[in-house]
Amino acid sequence: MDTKKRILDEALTLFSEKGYANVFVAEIAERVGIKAPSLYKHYKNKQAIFDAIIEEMNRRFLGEAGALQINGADAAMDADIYKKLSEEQLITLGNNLFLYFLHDDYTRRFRKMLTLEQFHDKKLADAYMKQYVDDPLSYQGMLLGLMVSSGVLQTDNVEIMTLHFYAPIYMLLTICDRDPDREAEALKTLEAHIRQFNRLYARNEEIIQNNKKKSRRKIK
Amino acid sequence: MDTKKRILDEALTLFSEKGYANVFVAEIAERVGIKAPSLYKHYKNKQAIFDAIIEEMNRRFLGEAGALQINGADAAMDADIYKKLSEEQLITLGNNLFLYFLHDDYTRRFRKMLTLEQFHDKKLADAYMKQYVDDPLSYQGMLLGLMVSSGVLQTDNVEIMTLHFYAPIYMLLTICDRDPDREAEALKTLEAHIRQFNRLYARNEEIIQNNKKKSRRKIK
DNA sequence: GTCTATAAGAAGATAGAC
DNA sequence: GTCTATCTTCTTATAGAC
Repeated sequence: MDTKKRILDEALTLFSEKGYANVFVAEIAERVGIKAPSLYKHYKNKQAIFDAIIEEMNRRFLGEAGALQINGADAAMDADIYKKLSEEQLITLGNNLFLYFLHDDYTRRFRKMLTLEQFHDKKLADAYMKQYVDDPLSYQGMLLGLMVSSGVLQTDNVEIMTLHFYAPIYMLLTICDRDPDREAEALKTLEAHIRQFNRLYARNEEIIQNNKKKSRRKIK
Repeated sequence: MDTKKRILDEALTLFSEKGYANVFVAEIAERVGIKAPSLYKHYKNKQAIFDAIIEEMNRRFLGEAGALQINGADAAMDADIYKKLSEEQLITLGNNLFLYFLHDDYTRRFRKMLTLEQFHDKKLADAYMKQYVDDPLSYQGMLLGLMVSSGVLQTDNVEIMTLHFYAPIYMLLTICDRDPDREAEALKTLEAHIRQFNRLYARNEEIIQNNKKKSRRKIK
């Protein structure tokens, strides 16, 4: 990796751990293996490093087209999977989702940096919300909506159902960001959450049986 | 209010808005209406101000004996209320709870400060988690458990039920902390959430019907 | 306890050699 | 592009008068 990129990488790591104000230019330089003045040949100043990180984030996040996706890119495929999801599959997907968000190096460092810098700059707060609240809710809502249409789940308010699915995941994520030691506990909770979620929203047996008899009829 | 207390108050406000490192001693002093050097007659240094804030927090939080309480102090009374809660009452309580956390000046500033400084000091991350995750879950779990015992709600996993109740509230709180303009939207979502929560966990059809009838009477 | 003046030091940024 | 040396600015903190 070239120096310019390595600076961004090390800076992101440091910013996510200590916050912008607590990271010194000399510190970033040291990690890259150069002296502070050399760094100014690559970026105009400290703020420019931060701005470049944000710019890269916007590029990546746009590329990902909404976070918390199942397959990362192929929404149509996700939709097909979701339409006929068993409980075990739902759990597996929830797990992968959670673990991706938690462990993916880039995502994790970003989330932590945005958490620390969110009140400095409204744009960062907005980016955080889009990435970790609104986009996930919107995407997951679309997928869960499909499960409702196809009759796997039942509700008259998909939006709230999605909140019930995602809010616990979000909360577990913020727990593990603060204390990585609680990951095992969080994974157990996550599984129990999804099982219970599935039980609460699954169409009950009677209706499913009925539905089989009147198989032509589609219930919204 | 005496100068010593006013320093803490203004410092907390500034720390919660900009983070410790971005607040200058002169800034705190100015808000108090004195010059920076005078401030050192009250506190040894900047860190001592921060420490005093944390100390006060621990005192207050201990005094409150677990956050997200209904009446703030009287758990027994809360328990009695919960045992026979109608849907409308559950909503009112959820609202009060949410609004208290969001608007109480002290609580709000603390939460924001802890959010900004959490990775700076493990103790602060722990304080945040205790106050906004573990204590609320534990306290709400106790109360919802009573509702299960008394037959208002039904579940075989109170812990997850509590997560389903509280995680959306927590998420809405983090949304409004970042963007106060979304409060109205959050309140609507909160109500819909609690209604759906109640429907999902209410004991059975008969009780749901009963609750719906009671709901129409709009009991505060 | 508050002030003015100022010391002490940290951190960002530049100059200029190589 | 990287270095050493240095400048500049900002911020904490102290000294000492009132």
